[in-house]
Amino acid sequence: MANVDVAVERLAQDGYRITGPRRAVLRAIAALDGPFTIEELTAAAPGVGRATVFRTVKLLHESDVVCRMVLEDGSIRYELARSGHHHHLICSQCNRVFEFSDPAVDALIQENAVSRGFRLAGHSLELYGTCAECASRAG
Amino acid sequence: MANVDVAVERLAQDGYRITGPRRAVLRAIAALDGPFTIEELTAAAPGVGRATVFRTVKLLHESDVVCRMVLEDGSIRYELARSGHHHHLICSQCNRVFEFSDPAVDALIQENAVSRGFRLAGHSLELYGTCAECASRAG
DNA sequence: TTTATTGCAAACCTTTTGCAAACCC
DNA sequence: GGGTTTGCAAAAGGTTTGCAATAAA
Repeated sequence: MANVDVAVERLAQDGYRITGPRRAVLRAIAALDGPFTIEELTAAAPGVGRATVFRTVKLLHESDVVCRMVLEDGSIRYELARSGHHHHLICSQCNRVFEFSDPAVDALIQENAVSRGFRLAGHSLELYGTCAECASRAG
Repeated sequence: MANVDVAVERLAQDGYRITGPRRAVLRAIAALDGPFTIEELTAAAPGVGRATVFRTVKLLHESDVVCRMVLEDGSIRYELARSGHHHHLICSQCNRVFEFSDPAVDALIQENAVSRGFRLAGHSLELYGTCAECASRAG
């Protein structure tokens, strides 16, 4: 998986060692192919200790290899940050997460921050609702 | 505090009983006058058991009396939902939270959802950065 | 070789739950 | 009076940490 290689390279550049467990976690993330919990990731990376999964995900998050999202119920999920900055559409029915990005939204956000003298470092935007598929199925 | 009365009324309308501990929690929230953690709220409502504070805040959240926000480090804070729907500017330096609302942002968000066949139920937008005061002080 | 990393288990912290007593309506 | 709510203490999650052994550079 190209994603894995890119991530490995980024870690190496940040001065981290490329270890077996870290490779395994990255491969598991790529294989999961979507948002995951630590729980799921641990299950998908057999042989890697739970603590190491936590440590690796924290490290990947700090290196911007994965991003974190908060679901409506407050639970945390992570996801491979494949497409740079983006936002999430989270379906409350099927729990799938769709990404989107919109420069116009980002610009407006920036504008709001600046007009209040706020120096913006980042932002998170999560939309909750029902995806097209679930909406058509459930009414 | 008028806010307390409004909240009491909302709870009563939802069929909940207005008890001493619930009043005490609401008074504490009003007194804190800003975002708070469960920890802080428990300290501000002496005599009320921790479990009751948790239960009351959950209930207030479901009744839209308080709203929840997630800080950049993943920690949770609550806040009296005084001004209807709004977003947050969270200062990473002093941890203060500023509210703002912008119909243009909301409209764009709605548009993004609709154009993807998504039925929007809600959204959360948090901006992280440095507030004007901290920026001028720290450079 | 040297230092970072791992795994395990224990510690931690936050939140939830069971249940008898207390309380509101 | 009768169903809710409370407080306590215990349990349950989820995450972090100490440390000796291991592996990367």
